Amino acid sequence: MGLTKTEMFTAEQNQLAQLLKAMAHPARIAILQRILLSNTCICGDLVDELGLAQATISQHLKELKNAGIIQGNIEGVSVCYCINPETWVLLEERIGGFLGAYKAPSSCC
Amino acid sequence: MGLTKTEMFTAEQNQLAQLLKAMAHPARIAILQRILLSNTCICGDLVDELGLAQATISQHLKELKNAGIIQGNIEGVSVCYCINPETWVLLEERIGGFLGAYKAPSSCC
DNA sequence: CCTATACATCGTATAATTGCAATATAACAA
DNA sequence: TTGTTATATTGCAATTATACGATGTATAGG
Repeated sequence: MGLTKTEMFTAEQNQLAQLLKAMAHPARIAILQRILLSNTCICGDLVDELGLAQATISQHLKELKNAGIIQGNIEGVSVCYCINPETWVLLEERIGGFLGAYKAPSSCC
Repeated sequence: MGLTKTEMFTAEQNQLAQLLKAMAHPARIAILQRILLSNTCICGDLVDELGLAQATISQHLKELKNAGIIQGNIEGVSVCYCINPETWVLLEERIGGFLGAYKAPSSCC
């Protein structure tokens, strides 16, 4: 139905899925990498650097904002975006805990 | 259009996005956690443990398989699934490199 | 006030995702 | 062969995602 049954899963599972989904798009990864690269806020240049329409970029930025991964500050005419430190740390913890749970098994099928 | 313009991004960005998307669903996170928990292959029990229909579980398993995150081995009547070690390591490297690129800025907007 | 710039939002077309019932398949048992 | 068990696949309906043109909004400069 295109409708995820979130009520069957734990809050942690849903939250991790939501964070992963917010990043699970090459454009949004590119946006985040661009923000990470400048290590500070980045204003508007994104539209010029990625090959997508302005409306599309704005939409991706909105999704990253909704997920809490980035935050935007109005800077005169333009808007500056930067990483939300709290969410980023949470993300590292959750993903680290998830991926780190894997121990190479001694024997498997 | 519901069609991602993959040609505008690097192979790494597309690959990371694809891996993240494969995990970006609470049911698939639950499946992976269940596999990680037993630290070995897990046969069929998933349908009983998650509250989703058999067809739905099978579909999620297929997506995880397509992404290369898990692999399935036929074990008589049933099928055993386990983590694909190579992909898991790749995943840790890619996500680690991505998340680790963040340095808390001294000053931001 | 008028214009330009920088984004955001709306509307729309298209495509992908989610979930399940029904059905198919494959292996084993009797 | 017939039936049972365990998965996979198919087909469908509902929902969400992607992308963009068009339009709205807000700030700054004249």
